[in-house]
Amino acid sequence: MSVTIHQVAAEAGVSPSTVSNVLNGRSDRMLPQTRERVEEAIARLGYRPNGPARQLRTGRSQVLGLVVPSVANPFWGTFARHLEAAALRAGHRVLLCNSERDPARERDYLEELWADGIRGVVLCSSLPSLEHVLPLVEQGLTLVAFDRTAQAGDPPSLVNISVDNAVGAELATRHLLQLGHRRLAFVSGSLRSVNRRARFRGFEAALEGFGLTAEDTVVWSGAADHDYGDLDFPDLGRSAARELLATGRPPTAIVALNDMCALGIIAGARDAGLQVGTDLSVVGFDDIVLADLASPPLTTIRQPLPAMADAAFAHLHAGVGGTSGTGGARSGGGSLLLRPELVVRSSTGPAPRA
Amino acid sequence: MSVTIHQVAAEAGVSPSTVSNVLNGRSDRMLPQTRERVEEAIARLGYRPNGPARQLRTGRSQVLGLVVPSVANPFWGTFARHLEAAALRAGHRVLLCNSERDPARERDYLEELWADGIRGVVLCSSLPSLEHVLPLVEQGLTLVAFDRTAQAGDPPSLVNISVDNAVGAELATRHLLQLGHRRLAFVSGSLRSVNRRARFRGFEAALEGFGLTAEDTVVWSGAADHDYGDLDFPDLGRSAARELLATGRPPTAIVALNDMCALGIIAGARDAGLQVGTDLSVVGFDDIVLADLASPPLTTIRQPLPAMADAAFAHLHAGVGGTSGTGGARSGGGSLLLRPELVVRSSTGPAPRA
DNA sequence: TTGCACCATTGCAACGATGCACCAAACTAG
DNA sequence: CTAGTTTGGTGCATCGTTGCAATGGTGCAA
Repeated sequence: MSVTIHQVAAEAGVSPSTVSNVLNGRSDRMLPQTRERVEEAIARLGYRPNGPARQLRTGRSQVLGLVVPSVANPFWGTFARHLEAAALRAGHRVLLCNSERDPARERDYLEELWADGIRGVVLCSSLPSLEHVLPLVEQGLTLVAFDRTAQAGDPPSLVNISVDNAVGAELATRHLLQLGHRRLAFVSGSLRSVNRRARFRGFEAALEGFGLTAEDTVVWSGAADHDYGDLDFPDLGRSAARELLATGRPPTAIVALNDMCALGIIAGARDAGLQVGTDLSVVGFDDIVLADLASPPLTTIRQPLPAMADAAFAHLHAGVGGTSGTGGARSGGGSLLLRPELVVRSSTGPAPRA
Repeated sequence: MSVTIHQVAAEAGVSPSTVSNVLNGRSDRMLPQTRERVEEAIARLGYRPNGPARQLRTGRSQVLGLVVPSVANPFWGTFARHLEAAALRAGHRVLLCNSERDPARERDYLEELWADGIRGVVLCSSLPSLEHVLPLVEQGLTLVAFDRTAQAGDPPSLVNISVDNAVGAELATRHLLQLGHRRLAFVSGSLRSVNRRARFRGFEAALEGFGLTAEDTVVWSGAADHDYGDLDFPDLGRSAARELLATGRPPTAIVALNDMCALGIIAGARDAGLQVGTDLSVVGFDDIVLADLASPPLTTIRQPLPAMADAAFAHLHAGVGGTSGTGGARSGGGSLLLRPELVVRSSTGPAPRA
């Protein structure tokens, strides 16, 4: 159906081997004119080497995997685009997988990717344990965990890339404290994931710095068992706002798990007739595209996504290119923790006088 | 490195052919006990067939391509997730490509996908002409164009899937007219893409139905030459709002190209001190996740994305499975136009009395 | 003149799975 | 009892590319 290397060889009057040599940059081993003839033939026939055949032979793949909770969440969509851009610069493509935060789907996807010859995957999972994908890493899969920090049980070769969640949450919380707020709430879904826990620690650290105790704060983490999916963050925020604002002693400021959740909180506050930015302050996390389009524009913690995507790709590239021993004992395991940045907009303001 | 079919065969005491037969559902050609032995061996060794080898031999691929302008736009992210879900149900995966609305990138990506053995692609491009990808379609690529309607020069096998943009825009506009608005604006970037044009026609049709002329309307389509990318829609809306509201006779209602643009308009109106929903009405298009989180929640036209994604996958599946003649003369070319739906929220209200 | 090194180029055996054509054994019919 | 058929399973060429080992031709030193 398509043009093969044999047809190119015939057209150029050389052997397939020579064409292969041209294709793989071994053109110093032949006469310049030969190389030219081959290149002309390639152009004339519009030949492109067959990917699967190449991959079968070499074991290398130009495709890398990306497993995210859900691209419908703009945060992950944006990350996906940055990662794709980094991959494209090196001539790679990205295979997209939505895990819906389900460990079984994460594992299934990684296994399929492995069987498809994909040797490098960015896994966006904030689960504390990665044991469900360990067998593949041991077989030689290069794995970069995104939005997650290193844990004791991690395989030695694992690279973690994340923003410093504790620092981010601390920045957010201190911003509120400096504005005079003394009754704060932290809104999150369940605290199972490592980065939610880290953000909570940052929240607590900031409070301690101001001499506040648990008495002055309230933590809202949703219905105990119900687990919120990635598209339910806004609902979560809305419910949280409804419940928190109906209590006898409502908080004057809220630190939200992320921007989607913060937008939900703003909507919930609006439902309750409160003016966000004056009656109630809200800080988000991520700085998604829509954060500064919200009403009021959202004060939030920015994740340096382009730099994070570049780093993720670079590690993948290095890992896949490196020695691929059966033990997966490549060097370079560890964590890369980037510094987040506070972006002040209008959803936060001085604490109202009681 | 990985387990091969030969090892499974050895483990089960049969030939590779028999294992292949089991793998491909030809198990009626063997004793039940043989089949059982093979399946046990597969499970014991954790064998998964090598994708590239399989694909090289059969020409079939389990991967399909998706080319979108940018997954950072939540509309495309959501569509990507729905398409992936449909593909997953049939055991397929999705390779993601961001074209940034650049025809050259569209073509390059399609060529790479084709070389990778991918025979079915959903192309989300609203360019009037698809000539830059025609050669591949002629070679046998099954192409589904999304968010675009049929054009005269289209290849016969091309399937177009889109919402009825004209009807959608007409619904939006009539909603405003029925609320008493008589001075309307249509905000779009350049009108090059077919669906923007269709939306504009729907806008005009509704106006005519109410006996209004071009005198009463104003069209804003950005700086003539500057072309806005997918992430610039909010900026576009904001600029439009700023300019439109500063004129001597500002519109009381605006039909926006899409939700991202509408959110920008809302932000722009807020900058100008206007209350959206009372002073100014705004209608969006798409119904992205964040539409009902906006302040005020956005009245918009909903695209039935899950149904559209299912249809896109179904056509791809049928096309790739069908006869793959060199002429690309498969049956089933044409358009599928789904009906959009008006979702009324709070960004629209009765026209203010002048 | 022979031997050797060097050069551009080519032959060939893989990579792992597939599926057609074939085969041996067991059964059936006449 | 033999010819024909069915059953259960295998051998082998093949998909397109790669890269090592091998080819034969040329130039140079001995």
